[in-house]
Amino acid sequence: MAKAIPSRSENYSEWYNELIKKADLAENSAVRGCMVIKPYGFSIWEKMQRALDDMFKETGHSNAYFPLFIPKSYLSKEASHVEGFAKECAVVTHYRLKNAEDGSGVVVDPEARLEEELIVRPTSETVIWSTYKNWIQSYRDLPLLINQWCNVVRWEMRTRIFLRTAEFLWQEGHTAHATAEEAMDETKQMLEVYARFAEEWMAMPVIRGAKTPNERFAGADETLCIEAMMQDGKALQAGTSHFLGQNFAKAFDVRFLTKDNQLDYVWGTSWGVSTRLMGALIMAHSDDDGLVLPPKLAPIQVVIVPIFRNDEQLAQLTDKIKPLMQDLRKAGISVKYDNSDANKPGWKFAEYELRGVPVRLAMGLRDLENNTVEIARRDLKTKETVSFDGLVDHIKNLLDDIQKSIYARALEFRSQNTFKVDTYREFKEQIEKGGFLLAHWDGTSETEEAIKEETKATIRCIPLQGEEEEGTCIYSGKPSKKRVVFARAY
RNA sequence: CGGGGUGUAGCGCAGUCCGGUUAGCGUACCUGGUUUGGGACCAGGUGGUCGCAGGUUCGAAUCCUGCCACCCCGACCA
Repeated sequence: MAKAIPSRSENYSEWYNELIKKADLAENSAVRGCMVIKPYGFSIWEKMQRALDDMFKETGHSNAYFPLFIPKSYLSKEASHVEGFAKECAVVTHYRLKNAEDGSGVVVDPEARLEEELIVRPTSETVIWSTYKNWIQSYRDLPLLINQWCNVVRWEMRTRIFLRTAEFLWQEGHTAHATAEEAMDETKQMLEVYARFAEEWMAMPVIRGAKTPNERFAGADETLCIEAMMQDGKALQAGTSHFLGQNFAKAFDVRFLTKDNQLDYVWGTSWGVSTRLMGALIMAHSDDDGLVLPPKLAPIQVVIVPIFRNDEQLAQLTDKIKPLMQDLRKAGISVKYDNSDANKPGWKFAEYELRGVPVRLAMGLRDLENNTVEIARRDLKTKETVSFDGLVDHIKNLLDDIQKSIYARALEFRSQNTFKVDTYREFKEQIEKGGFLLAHWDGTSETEEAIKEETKATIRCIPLQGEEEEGTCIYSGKPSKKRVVFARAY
């Protein structure tokens, strides 16, 4: 069999890039750092959107839309926020083109300079809070629970398709609350939504944690995150939820009257996940034969490949398969029947494996005689011949099993690659091999920076569920009460 | 933004050092036939501004200059 993509062990990043191309997920565009998401890739993103959006609605949020352009002056209102984003903002300076005098094409019309330059949103806190100022007067207007699905632009130096692109798609939730406690509860609640989505839909185990001040979102008092481990042992931040305190309320003067008629600033949160999740999904499960998708997010859950010699045989098979397809669809299973004669069965098998279709049925005349079908699962690459009767239930169970099984496999991989280390020497040795290192840290930025400088590992998070444990910092020897998660990260 | 590499048909590549007929191979695609339970075979055919823009030359994929894109490694970041 011809090898479609490089293996993970040969060259992990090339494997990742080739997989994305060959599985028809996305491609690079004419603009540096921007990607074209192809129909197959986009339909996975749509499934993610649907699941997340339902969860946002269940927790009381509504969708809205805020503009792409932000007046430059807005960005300078919250000091640490500007500092965090200033270096990666795209700026609109003109609003008109004209034909070049020498006929060489169009040029920017120098006459058409904008009074105030516009920033292409890197995130929408500033426009949204300037709007919330008008929406919020009293405690009766709170909580305000809004989400938007949109694109944002961050002018990154070095891009990688899905993981870090100059333009990406995401959702950003922005909420306002009467009390700090309520805002903090919201921050935690949305982190839990993300964690549940990652585990139940993406079949990707995550660590829930808090960021250190160094790694925190610019403008937040606290950033919570979910961190996942990729198959090369590197960490990937898959979602963040921020407690904004009153920072943006103060910057944009968003105040409300309390029940006892006092004027107070509101408390804010923001939270987001992006098309980066596509990268996470790919790197969490896929193998050297291509994509491996969890059934819950697979655009096609079952593909049926007929094996035939002529039109008459195909017609016979189709007669048998059509009712099966109807039954599968009735059971809520998405199914594709590939009856084209452009390619041989073997070609189709390889192609659907590349695209990560969880279950494949193959059916030929032999099966027709025996009332059987060959059923293959993508994750384990095993196949068996089963009876045609009761097939829908069998497939239903199989899909559930695949969903659970790839989660279990990812969890197993993570525990195999998570290590408690107690000395800096051990730390430096282990970090070269990848994985998560659980180590004591003295809580200072200096230590964090020094370790990053020397080992390229960062503190991914301070785990929320981690148990208290007396120890000493691996770097400074100072006392510590809890282990934190170190790793090299995407 | 620094260091290295690559850009030639949809995809993967040879040719570039040392300039010279009509730019080649594999694959994909089209037509016909034989095939079809793990990426089929035979025959014929379509498809190229050789990344872009200048320059040198009788002549440029090949030499020179500038630019662009992508990949790998750094700095920065989700």
